[in-house]
Amino acid sequence: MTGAANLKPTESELEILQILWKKGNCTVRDVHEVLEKNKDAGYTTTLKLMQIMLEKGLVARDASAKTHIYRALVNQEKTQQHLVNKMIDNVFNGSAARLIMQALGNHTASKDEINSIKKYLDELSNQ
Amino acid sequence: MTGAANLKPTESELEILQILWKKGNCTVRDVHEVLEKNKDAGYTTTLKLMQIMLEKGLVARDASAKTHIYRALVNQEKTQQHLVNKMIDNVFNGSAARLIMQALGNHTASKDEINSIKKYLDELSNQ
DNA sequence: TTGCATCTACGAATAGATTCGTATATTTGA
DNA sequence: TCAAATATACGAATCTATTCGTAGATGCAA
Repeated sequence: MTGAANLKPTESELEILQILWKKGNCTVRDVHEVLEKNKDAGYTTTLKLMQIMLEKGLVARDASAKTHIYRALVNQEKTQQHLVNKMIDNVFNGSAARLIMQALGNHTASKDEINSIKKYLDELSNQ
Repeated sequence: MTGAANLKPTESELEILQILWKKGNCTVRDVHEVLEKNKDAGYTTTLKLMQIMLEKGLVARDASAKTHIYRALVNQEKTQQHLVNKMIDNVFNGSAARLIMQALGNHTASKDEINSIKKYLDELSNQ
């Protein structure tokens, strides 16, 4: 039971996980200051969210000092993996190829990006 | 206001849209029978969901007969586009390439799929 | 025609996510 | 030392999604 559920964070939780994945250890205030740039919510909202994430096992914290230090407990790539899979099934009827086309058509990829994807495809073909 | 919101259906709504996109015009029962295969919910649950989707403008219906006929109002590709974009931003920090790698690494793509993706990439490169 | 099957409408319960106010504790600087 | 700033804890309001029960209308078959 401790696993599958943790890979399906809510949107708000994902925003917080992004920050923790990127910056590593953070206080609530650290996280809140980043969030504030894009949305406006109160400090206690961020705090509450992170407390809930603690209960769910999405994060851990060091509570030895007054100001607690949080870190992500769930793996970034596994979480991404899980979410992409879900999207392929729910949105693209199981076709990874169709998802990829959409992703490419939309987010105009740079030549470097395209080349690195090609390289990756070649590796897949040669296996 | 009539647009962006409609591209962000909930999970249940997406399941129903998938069916409507695939089959075209459907009664509630048509949709319900497909849904029943994978989940178990009552008929009136499906009905209610589709009524809500009507209010939101996700679907339209012909109510001239006793049994109403529904069809999708939102465009499949635009919806997919929107959801992929959101995932690239929220989950992959804006990198389409990283999403694609995950999609490929995971859902073992067939050789045909890989080839069609390569072809697509070549077309992108030559523009 | 009459009763059964099927349909829609709609209110309401439930569950989860999100938000915030308030109480309380701790630190720190004047 | 003491007041202001800053933290956490926690209950509760709100909002949205999902589910279902029940009532009432309609069509159809015997």
